[in-house]
Amino acid sequence: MGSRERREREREEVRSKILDAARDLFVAEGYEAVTMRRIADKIEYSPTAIYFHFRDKEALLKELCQSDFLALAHQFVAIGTVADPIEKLKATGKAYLQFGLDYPNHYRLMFMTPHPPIDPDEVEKGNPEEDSYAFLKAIVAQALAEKRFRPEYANVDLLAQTVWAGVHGVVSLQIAKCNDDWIDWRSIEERATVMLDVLVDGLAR
Amino acid sequence: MGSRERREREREEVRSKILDAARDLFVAEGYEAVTMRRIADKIEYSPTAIYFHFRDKEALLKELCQSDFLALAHQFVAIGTVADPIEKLKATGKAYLQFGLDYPNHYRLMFMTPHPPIDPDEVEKGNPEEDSYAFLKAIVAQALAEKRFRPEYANVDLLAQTVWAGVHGVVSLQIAKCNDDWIDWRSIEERATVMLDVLVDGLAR
DNA sequence: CAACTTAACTTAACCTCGTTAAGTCACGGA
DNA sequence: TCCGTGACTTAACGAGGTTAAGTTAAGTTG
Repeated sequence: MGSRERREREREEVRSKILDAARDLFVAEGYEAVTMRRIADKIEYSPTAIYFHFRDKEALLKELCQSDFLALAHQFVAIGTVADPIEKLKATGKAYLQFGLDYPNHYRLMFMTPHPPIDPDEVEKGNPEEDSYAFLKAIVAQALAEKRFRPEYANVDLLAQTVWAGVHGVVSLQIAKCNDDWIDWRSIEERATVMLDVLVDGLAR
Repeated sequence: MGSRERREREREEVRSKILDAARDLFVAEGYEAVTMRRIADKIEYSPTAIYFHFRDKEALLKELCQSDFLALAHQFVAIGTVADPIEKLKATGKAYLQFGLDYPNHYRLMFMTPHPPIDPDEVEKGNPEEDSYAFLKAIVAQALAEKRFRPEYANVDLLAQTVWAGVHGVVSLQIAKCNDDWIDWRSIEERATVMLDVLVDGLAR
């Protein structure tokens, strides 16, 4: 008589209400500035209700991060059409940059904040973060197969990590330091373009 | 008759005791994990005594950060002997990397954490952070003067910011993500070397 | 020298926050 | 009808940043 299913559906509904509220607040103000009480207020439940659905504040964060990694991977999918691996690498970098600029608070939690190491149990194949990294690696592998990189750079991980670090450097400095007035920042677009051009073309032959 | 000076000296002594204790704890455990009460315990004062010397916890942090920027600038001084600007740029990058690896908790606060914009009043010329950035810019300017860079990259700030972002990307990913087991990290030395080689040589003609 | 002021604290407390303990209450099944 | 369980709520704890209200010792003034 479907009542069990209805209960489950209702439970799931509250759960995603919590997630949505938390996401909104985290995005707007950052993890530390948001309190469980305000998340609860926003959905008109008591603070303790959240604990019925999530173990603690960090569990909320982790769940959001995971879907953010998925969102990032989705942004990458649109790039699938670019054939040339070098151009594809640059386009991926641009998409990554855009993601960081669109969701700086997410980005901070995903890539700029140390987290306790994850339980190996929870890390399964196909998990969102690895998907994004695997996406990057696939492009690099393709470029390697087509002998587009200089022969001294033949390691997929090394190449992927270098490109990643370069773009991440631009994005994360922007997020952390965009208010430092005494540095004459060039525009973020220019910085990103130069980084990608120099790095990718420098790796290529 | 010197009693005023003695008082001032004593005051300064307590002040730096607080700073030293805070530094030790911050370095060992990170800003958020350290409480005012534990800093106070360590120097055998009451927690409120700290507030007589610093406005709040963040003021402590800010003061420490400022002397850390100075420390970073000091690390750079040792590089002054390298004559070739391209090599000097790489050596500066290596020193920056080393600083980040030696003091990851400092590094996080200095370069990975957004801070409220600083009062223009407090920003005076010769301030430590600008010194480090100015150091970098001076090398870039020297290389530019010697026409060592490709003609399309002629802006000092842009070049400095690109090199900075590259090394920062390597350092900060290391600090934030070194526990992510599913990424097959290449060694930090290798990643840093490739980044600097590709970036600096790529910018050079 | 005695009264007063002030600098440098301390003790007690406030308030916010994450989290938990102990109900409460409606609903579905025996 | 009564029971039990799932989905909450209210109350409270304990930690942490910070503040209010003393306290005390040194220095200053009449």
